[in-house]
Amino acid sequence: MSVVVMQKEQLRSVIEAAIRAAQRSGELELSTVPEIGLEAPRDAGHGDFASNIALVAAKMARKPSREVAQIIVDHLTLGEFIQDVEVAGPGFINFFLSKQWLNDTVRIIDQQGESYGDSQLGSDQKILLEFVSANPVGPMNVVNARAAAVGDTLARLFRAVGYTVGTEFYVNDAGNQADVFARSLEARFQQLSDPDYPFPEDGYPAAYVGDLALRLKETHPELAEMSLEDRLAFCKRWGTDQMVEMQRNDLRNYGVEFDLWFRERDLHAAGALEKSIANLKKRGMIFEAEDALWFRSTEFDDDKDRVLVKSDGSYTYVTADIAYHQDKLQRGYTKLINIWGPDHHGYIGRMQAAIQALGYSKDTLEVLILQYVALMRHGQQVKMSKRAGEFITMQDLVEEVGKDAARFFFLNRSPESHLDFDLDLAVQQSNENPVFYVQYAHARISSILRQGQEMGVFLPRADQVDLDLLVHESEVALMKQLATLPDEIVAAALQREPHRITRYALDLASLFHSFYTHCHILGEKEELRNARLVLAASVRTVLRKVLGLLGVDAPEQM
RNA sequence: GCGCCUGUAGCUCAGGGGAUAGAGCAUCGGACUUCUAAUCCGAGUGCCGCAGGUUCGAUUCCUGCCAGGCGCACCA
Repeated sequence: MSVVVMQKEQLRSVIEAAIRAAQRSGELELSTVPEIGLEAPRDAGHGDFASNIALVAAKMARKPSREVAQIIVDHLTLGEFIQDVEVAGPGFINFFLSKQWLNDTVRIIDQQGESYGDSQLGSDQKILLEFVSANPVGPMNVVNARAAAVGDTLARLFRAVGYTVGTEFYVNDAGNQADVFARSLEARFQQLSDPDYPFPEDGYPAAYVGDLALRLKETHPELAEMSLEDRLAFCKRWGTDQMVEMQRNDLRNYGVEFDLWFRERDLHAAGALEKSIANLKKRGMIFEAEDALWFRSTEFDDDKDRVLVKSDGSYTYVTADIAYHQDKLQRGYTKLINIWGPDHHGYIGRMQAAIQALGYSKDTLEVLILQYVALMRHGQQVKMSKRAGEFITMQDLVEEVGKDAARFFFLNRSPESHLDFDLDLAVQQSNENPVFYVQYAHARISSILRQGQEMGVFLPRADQVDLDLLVHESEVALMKQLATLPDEIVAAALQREPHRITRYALDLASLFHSFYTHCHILGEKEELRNARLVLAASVRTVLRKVLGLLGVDAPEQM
């Protein structure tokens, strides 16, 4: 349990005791004791924690809220940990605590290191997080990059709160687009020996297909002798494999590695689609109409029923997806989370219908929809056109601004917000660039510790220093921020809001920079110096922790 | 027409049933003989899109409307 939660629990029991005492004395008439709300006020002048209990209880008590607050305060038994209490505003009760809990926080960080903030809340869940899943027919785009950052950090957050997590990239290597891609590659291959060989009308004109054809010619010249059918099949398999490798490599450079790259073609080969259909049929969810086989998804609130087998006998995309999700569940996952782009939101209904049709509850599948990314350069939106080949890929972006800036910028916005990505800002090495701001705080602390060592001053353990010496406003604010990390991690994980962590990192860095300006460390007398060294070190530990969650490097110097 | 997301300071965005609505940037003014000035300190800025409703209290929740972005295939 986090120190913050412990403080709240303690305060809650103190408040509850006061209410009961007031009830016994007849000053407060309440049929039940309402939920006692406690929060850390934004304004430090409002204490460490504030309760709105008097405002909530005022109506039931038939007394003005300020009066209720005063009655509760009069019956409070102040232990050692509460230094002061006040009634404020419309009836808030503000608690000012002794800073023991903040000292405890620093000691805990020293003990736990970068596992500080981890918990075991989610130990009973086994989550499968699927994200990116870009088609293996070309380079990834910037929404894929956003999805990769969000998905990867969510996975790290889930692990931090104790979930068992598997991350997967679903490779759609058996569908229509893979066929179009195979035909494009085959045509480019043939054109190397016969320039007049026709290129498919709907083919991919981009240059990378031609490059790929060149490599194909070098490594597999025997292809020229095969039948068209065999050649296409080879192009499909070999070509998508090449694309997968490229994507895997791009993602690795971006700090994202998946536990599993799941191939759609494996589902087909294993007969999984037929099995899923049979399963649905058994449950009475299938009907035939217009020469096609349909899934009665309207049974589960979908807008319309969906075709699984087209009139030409081929499968639709949903069919493979149903089989894939069934496979996930059969592997023992209790919660499936997919991160999709905004163009797929209309797809949620049919997949949740499928999950229910297979006998699972609707919320077994949770879909997070990301919104679009607009790249901004010189204050103007960068226009992209696939057709004209003007297209900034994920790799282009990472090469231009670096992994750290790209990830941080994507994670610095709530996932459902439309994102303006300022390319000029992302490459700036200045205070305007938030990722540098945070990294600089880490480098500064590292530098202090380094210089300390050079002059023979070593970092003491937290329990060897007098943390009560840390009383400066900026020190106390810093310690409070450190104390909130465990709760922030839990909130970010449970609410799927990784941007809470970038925010936290920025706030922590800001508080550190302020502390740094106001409080010197190495030049101070030994006792104070040591206490501040421990504080600075704990800030560094926490910065490492949060940057690690974000997948951003924590440089020792800049 | 139906659905999803968004609408908060000049700009980019947080926040969220409660106490004077926040941050960064931009603007203006300060701070380096001292551990990295890639920093800090200070100043101004708001019909929280509009209109109703619920509530002791709404910028936050609900409904309707307006505006912007994006979807609505026997494509993926």
